[in-house]
Amino acid sequence: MKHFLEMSPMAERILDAAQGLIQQQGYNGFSYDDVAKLVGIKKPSIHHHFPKKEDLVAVLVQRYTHSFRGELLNIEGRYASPMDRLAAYGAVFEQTFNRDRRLCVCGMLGAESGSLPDSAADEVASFFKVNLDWLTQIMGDAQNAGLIKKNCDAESLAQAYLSALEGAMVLGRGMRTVQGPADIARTFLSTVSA
Amino acid sequence: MKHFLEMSPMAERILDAAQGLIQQQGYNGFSYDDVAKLVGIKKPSIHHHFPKKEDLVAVLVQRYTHSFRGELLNIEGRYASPMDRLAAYGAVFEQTFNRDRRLCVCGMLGAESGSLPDSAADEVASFFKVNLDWLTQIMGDAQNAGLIKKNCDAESLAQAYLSALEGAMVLGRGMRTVQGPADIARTFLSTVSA
DNA sequence: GTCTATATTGTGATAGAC
DNA sequence: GTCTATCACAATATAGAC
Repeated sequence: MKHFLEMSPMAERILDAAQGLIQQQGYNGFSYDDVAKLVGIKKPSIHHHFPKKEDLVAVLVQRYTHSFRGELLNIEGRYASPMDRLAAYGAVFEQTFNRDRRLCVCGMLGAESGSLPDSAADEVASFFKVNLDWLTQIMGDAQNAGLIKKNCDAESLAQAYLSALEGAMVLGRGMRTVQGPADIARTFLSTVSA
Repeated sequence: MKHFLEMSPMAERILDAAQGLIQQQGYNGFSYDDVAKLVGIKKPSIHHHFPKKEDLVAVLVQRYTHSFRGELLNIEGRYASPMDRLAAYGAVFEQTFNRDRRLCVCGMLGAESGSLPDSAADEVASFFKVNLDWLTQIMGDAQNAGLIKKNCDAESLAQAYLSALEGAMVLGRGMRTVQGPADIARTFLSTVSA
């Protein structure tokens, strides 16, 4: 299977379209024909770039995780304080949600995990691990700096924060309100603050 | 459309089967044939009880919300302390998740909201409202009793808690770990405690 | 790389016999 | 209430021409 770093412009456009569809409808809720219509080519042309739907989604999640890693680096470069970093992390989710109330790709696919090809499910698991590792690190930094209470370990706080952000998007969609992850991030961070 | 309180035993069995499928695969991930195989009758017989998939899901979510209301009453009857009630609420999610790592019906359908018939989406929104109203009430009680910090309003805390629980199930499925909402509930409640 | 055409299977849904 | 038979359509996927 091709790597997402050596991909043609058309393959990129296909992934862009498919990603939007997954964020709105889920893995079982979009078809190759939907993608084809969005990018303006015919269905079999999609198969030329990604022979099977399984391939498409696996690469898509790889790319998504990679771009998230970029965001994490970005946050580290822009903010020094652990609390600012945690707030900026929540803002990434808010930004995604504000774009037509899109879900996190892996929030959607994680929920659908039971009807996902293994290759895709593996990539989703990897996404969560990357994010939890990073959050655990920052939560630990915040605790060592005396910014966050120490009555819970950093790993538990990381899981609770990520869970709250993913869940906030689900609630926001399910209730059809404009409210998104930003408020939940604020609430969470203010409750854990020392 | 029929009400879920006046339903035949077979209709109940169909809903039971469909609910399990939704919790594992989502709305777009199960078919009338899947349900038929589970309950041991043929596909058209399902249509006899629920003419359209839209009907089935709307009734299913109504029944789910109703049963959740029962749980809330149960918790109120069993526990007097707001903190105990909040912990018991988290335990309901843990119980669901421990059964084959099933998702909350409305967590799954909320995520899939974009490809849901209106009738179903309305019921999902109603589920979240019922739960948030109740949680807001209990959070307020806890604050008034001095058990929870007052630096966030009760409504925000309710949203954060429910988001964290729904998200915990998504993470648990996506990462293929046994870990579920119980730990997240514990972490959350200990961070908001006064 | 893209297309037309097609194979194959699955899906929601209906008609009508028992 | 349940069944067989069937419809119309959509899905993933492939073959082969241009």
